[in-house]
Amino acid sequence: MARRPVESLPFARPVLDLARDLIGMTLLLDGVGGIVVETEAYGRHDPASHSVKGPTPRNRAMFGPAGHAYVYRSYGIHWCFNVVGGEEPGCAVLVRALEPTRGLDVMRARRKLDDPRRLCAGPGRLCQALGLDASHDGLPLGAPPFALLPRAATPALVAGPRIGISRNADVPWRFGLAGSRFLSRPFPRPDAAETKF
DNA sequence: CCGCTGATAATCT
DNA sequence: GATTATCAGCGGA
Repeated sequence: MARRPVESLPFARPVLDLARDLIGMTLLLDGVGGIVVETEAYGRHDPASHSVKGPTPRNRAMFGPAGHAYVYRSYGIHWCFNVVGGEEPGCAVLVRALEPTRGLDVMRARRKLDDPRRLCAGPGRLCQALGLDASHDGLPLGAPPFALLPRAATPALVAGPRIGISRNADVPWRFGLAGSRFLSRPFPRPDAAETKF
């Protein structure tokens, strides 16, 4: 018996594994979106996570069911989208960039931008392109308006430190599709510090 | 290509 | 009052 696409991915397991396995999946909102090419993992007791001090009105969805959305406002201006999941409640994966594949014309109009490389290259940018906002906070990702489709094959990944945080900033919990031209920012080379000298 | 800065409001101290 | 899981625009290399 066929299962719904999103159910083929178990969300209640280590959040680092979830962050890696979301790379290559297709995220759609009302049929508009693309391939996930960049993610970041946030743990329950991670000093950089909104959940570190326990449930609050804002992070309520992080402590709700796995496989649902956590959407919050960032810097008073932008929206950021997370996949709730992990080894315990309070974990989530921030989706930082998509390779746009579906509904390009709609996304171009929303972003007032033609260049597909920058259309969904950043957590705030992809929410603007997909029309994601607070009304989607807590919704299940396996039912309309969302769709989260499995990937065809296991892609090659790169990892590095997370972006835009000050606490627990050294752990390499940011993941990307190797060689993708749709990332929010390049990943630092592993030997970058050495080659400066 | 890279780095800097202001915008802007909810959340937290 | 300070911080923030960001971005567009700008200037320089």
